Amino acid sequence: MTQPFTHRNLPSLLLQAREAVMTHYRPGLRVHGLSDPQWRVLRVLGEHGAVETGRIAREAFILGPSLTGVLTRMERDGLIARQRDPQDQRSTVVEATAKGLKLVQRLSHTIEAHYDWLEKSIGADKLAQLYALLDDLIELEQP
Amino acid sequence: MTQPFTHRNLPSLLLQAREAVMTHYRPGLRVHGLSDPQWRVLRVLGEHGAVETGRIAREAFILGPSLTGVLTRMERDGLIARQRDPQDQRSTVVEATAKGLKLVQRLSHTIEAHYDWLEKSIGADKLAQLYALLDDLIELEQP
DNA sequence: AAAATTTATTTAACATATTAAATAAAACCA
DNA sequence: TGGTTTTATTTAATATGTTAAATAAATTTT
Repeated sequence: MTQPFTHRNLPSLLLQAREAVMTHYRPGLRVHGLSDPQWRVLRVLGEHGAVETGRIAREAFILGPSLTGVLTRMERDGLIARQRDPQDQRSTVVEATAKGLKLVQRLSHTIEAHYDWLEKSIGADKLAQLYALLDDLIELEQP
Repeated sequence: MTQPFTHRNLPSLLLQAREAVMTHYRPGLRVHGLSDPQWRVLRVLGEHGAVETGRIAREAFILGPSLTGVLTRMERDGLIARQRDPQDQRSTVVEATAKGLKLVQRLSHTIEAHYDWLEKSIGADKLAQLYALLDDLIELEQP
């Protein structure tokens, strides 16, 4: 068997493309001791303030069991604080600490600058095109 | 801080798009007890025959230390065989077993069918466009 | 209201990812 | 040739991903 596949490998292409993008701003995260998922969590908290873990999981694309550990380490590192929701004792509400918020703000600038660079590199038109195509892919009905 | 980010979240979009695609053929892998990285390894072996682990790592996008465990489990499950390269005792050569090869062949058909479905869903033109844009992104000079 | 069901999160067990350090064989070199 | 450097892979330590099962609080049902 020499060439059993006739198409491009789309999942691998998406993986590589993501790595190419992350390669640019991952060092910025690491300087502050942040992992990828930790940054996604902080980003959600920066956008919405206090958020239940369920919503964090959805918006940061982290599964519940994985999120448990991520939040534990972020709490250990003083980036977030957790407390039970008094209205619904099942749910845990997470909030960024002052230290966490400061990090989001600082990194936001870095990331915005990264997008400016990206737009200049491949062109704003192509980037918009790419967004649209990715949206199409994401919207595919999942049978 | 309410909306510190003015752009779409490209890494997340790429992650979601990949998940959307994988959602369709991941069940096909799981039926045969294969994980994502195990499938990527088998795919490489299906394309090239006997391959050194270094090349597998590059082509399957798996880091060395991670690959060690993946191969150990695949060997345990009778999908591959490993042996030292007589020419260069540092290097390990991996080959799919008969069982592994049979799996690649069967799954190849499934995957090809998946691409047919994908082309019909979002259109061959859009898919080609997407490939081109992803290639652009991947080719970005990494400073 | 008590029992059954649903919802939110965590625990457990295993697989993979990541970085640094270790190991060992091959290539280089003074 | 003997010592140094490079190359290929593995080990170690920690973090994250994944699926199933457990826990516990809220909701629904009878």
